[in-house]
Amino acid sequence: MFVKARQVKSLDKIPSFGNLDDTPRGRVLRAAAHLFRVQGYSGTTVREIAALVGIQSGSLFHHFRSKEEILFVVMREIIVYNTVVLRAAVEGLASPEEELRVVIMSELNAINGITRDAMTVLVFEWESVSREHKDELEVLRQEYERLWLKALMAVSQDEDWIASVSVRRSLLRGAIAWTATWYRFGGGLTIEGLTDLVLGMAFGRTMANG
Amino acid sequence: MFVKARQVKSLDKIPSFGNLDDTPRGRVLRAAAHLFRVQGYSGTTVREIAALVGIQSGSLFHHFRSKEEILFVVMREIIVYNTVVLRAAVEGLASPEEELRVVIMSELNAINGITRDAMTVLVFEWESVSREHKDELEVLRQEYERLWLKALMAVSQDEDWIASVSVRRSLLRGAIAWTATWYRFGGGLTIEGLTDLVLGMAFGRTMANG
Amino acid sequence: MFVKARQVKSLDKIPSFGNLDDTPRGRVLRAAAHLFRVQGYSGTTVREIAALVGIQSGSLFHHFRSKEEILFVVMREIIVYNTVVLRAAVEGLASPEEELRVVIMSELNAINGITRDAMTVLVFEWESVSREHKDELEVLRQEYERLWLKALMAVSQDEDWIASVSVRRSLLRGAIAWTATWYRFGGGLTIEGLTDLVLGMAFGRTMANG
Amino acid sequence: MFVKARQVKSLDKIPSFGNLDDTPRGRVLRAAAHLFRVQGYSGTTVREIAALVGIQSGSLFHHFRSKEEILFVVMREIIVYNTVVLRAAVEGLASPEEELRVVIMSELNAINGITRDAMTVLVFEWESVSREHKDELEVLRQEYERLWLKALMAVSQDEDWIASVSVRRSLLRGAIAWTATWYRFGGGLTIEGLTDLVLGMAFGRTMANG
DNA sequence: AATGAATGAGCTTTCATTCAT
DNA sequence: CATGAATGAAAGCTCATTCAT
Repeated sequence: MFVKARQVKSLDKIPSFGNLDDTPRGRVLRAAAHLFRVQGYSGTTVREIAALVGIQSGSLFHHFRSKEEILFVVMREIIVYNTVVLRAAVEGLASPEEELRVVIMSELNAINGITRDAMTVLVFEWESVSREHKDELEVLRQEYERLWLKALMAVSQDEDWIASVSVRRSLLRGAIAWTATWYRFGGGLTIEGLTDLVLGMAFGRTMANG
Repeated sequence: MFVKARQVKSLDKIPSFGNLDDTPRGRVLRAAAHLFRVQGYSGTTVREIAALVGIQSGSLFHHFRSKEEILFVVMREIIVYNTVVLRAAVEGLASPEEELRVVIMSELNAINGITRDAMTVLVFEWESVSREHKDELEVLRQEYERLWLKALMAVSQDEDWIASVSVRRSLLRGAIAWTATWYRFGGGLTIEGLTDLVLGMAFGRTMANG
Repeated sequence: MFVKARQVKSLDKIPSFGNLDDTPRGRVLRAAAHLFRVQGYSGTTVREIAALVGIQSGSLFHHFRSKEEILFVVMREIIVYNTVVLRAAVEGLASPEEELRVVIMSELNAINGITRDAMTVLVFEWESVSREHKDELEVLRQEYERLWLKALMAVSQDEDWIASVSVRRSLLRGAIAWTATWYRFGGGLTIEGLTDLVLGMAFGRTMANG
Repeated sequence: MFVKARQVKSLDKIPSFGNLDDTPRGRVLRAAAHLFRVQGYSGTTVREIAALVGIQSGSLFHHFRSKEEILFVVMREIIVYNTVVLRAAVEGLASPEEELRVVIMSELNAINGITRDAMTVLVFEWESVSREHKDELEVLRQEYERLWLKALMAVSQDEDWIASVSVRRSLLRGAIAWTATWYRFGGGLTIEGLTDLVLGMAFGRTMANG
């Protein structure tokens, strides 16, 4: 993240996400998501986004009110998309443990798979979004988070677990989000293997102080 | 992080870190670390740093060659400081498990305690530092990471553990680093309690596939 | 040269040169050439150039990457222009001496006539241009210099002359370039009269040592 | 000229000029003259001058009121020095032609010999000096110029010559000054050889227009 | 919708000069 | 005399945004 791109990429090689069609608007969102991930939001200029799309920077403003709005829409699309995907994935699963596994794997896929650009931006550029837009996004995120908490609650057996569920979620979010900075496909560790490790962590025994 | 400060803070309320004395240079580093954490590196102007120190922006450049050098020095100081602190903390500990607990707690304290500003900057602004400076910092980080890996290896019993040690470290780094975004003192969860949870995660049972 | 302009001139009074049309780009080049001659390159600010053109300083950078590039383009245009003009002027002349006269008069006109601004900048700000741009300009200058050397060679009769041709060219270049600092139209001395004197110098008798 | 020095030179290798003793003041003048020649007046910072002398930039202002005053004093010293040298050189010479030869050689030596730094600055940075200081220097220059005009007049035989003397002086000044940009010792052309060529130019036959 | 020239505020950095020590 | 930290104005340049065409 946050580093000037070495070479000009073609938009064709940047994966889509959400329900982005091949309109100028969709192309802008894809290009922006990619550059925001690689260079950071404030390290990316609207000219760079436009160049990657193949239009002039002035033309961006026919589709979006401001640079910040582009960031907002990228985030909104990815939240909505991920929520839909997650909801479908957890439907009709046999066991609570299976459900938690699926929730973890979904998030790992979201941040390392084809939605990588937008998802990384959502997680790492959260503070670059305006107060008003953040409020709007929060509402959407809650829906997604409810699916997580439901899964974590379902595997619970004792009170200690319940008391620590939201902290565990926060710790897992960090562990998963951070994979964006180091995980690479094809390096011997599969997403399934990673999922196993994170699932193990979720159940990590509570260490009594002595 | 990354949001424009609502009010100008006083430098007196910003904790020091490392071996920063009360020289102009030290004051600049403290102010910069704080603003870089709150607003991000590229979201912070040199004028804001200077204003917080109480000098003119031009005067910054008597102490540092560039804005990026300020970032670099903040990072270097905090790595060196944390390494010294961690090395001292793990010395002469009874058990391997105790050592791992101390390593985890040290990192949690580093990112949530008085070194919070600089440590958060180190972790979240890594990609804002220049290639050359990154190389120099990398060398220093390795020393710190060796202490982590040593602790993780020491609690090992089987081959599976050894094989997964570096991935576990990466996952734990994410979980711990991410606490910067949500953990607050005085909210019922102490650093000790947090340490227990993370230590539990470190030992998370490996989930067999089915 | 090199002195702060007392009053803001109108761009209308600054002569054009080369194939500069009345585009923003052409206007910037004319204004820059004028100010660079009068105040020197490093004594001229981009804000002054913009003010003379009647635009904001930021707008300059839509047309040129940097202040130095403006200098480079001014120089490139004037070299190309002068080479074309000189080549046309020497074509089909009766005698070698006539050719040399024309070459001298062309250079005197270049530095004192309507191309005065750009030509003076070319000669007196040569060291302000970057290494890379200098190399590029050098190639263009060689073409122009070949026309000079050809003319000097053509009037030659003995070996001594041939041996001293390049030094003579250098001395003449200085004599002619320096007229920029003292020659003024309408002061009794015409360009033709000046040409005669310089032509005489070109043929200056070689003084035997005693 | 006007180019950033590639390497830091030692002040010991920079020749002195005029009656500069080895005081801080004298060292500053020598260092400034050198840097002004190589990088231009406005391309040289007071810090660079101070660094070459081996003092802090603030200390310069104990010796000179301003950067511009340093330039002024360099120029004043070299004018005075050259005038003294020239007056001594032309004293008691046998023939008018010999006198002109000596005048030319003196100026060639001034601009290419040990006084090169200061002399080049005098000639090429004339417009960087303030109005007031320029007036003061003009008075001193007139004395020097009188020696030139006297020598040129002395070789005169007809009216045409007398009428063109001041223009010839201007042309010769340019030819001689410009040698600073191309002449190098040890390249086959001696100062004596150069003097002969310039002397020949001084006598250049007047070319009648056909 | 798209262009591309222009804006204008703000950016990092430079630099001659000052002054308490 | 010398220091070196500080000034403060101004430098070159960037960039999100506007708008006539």
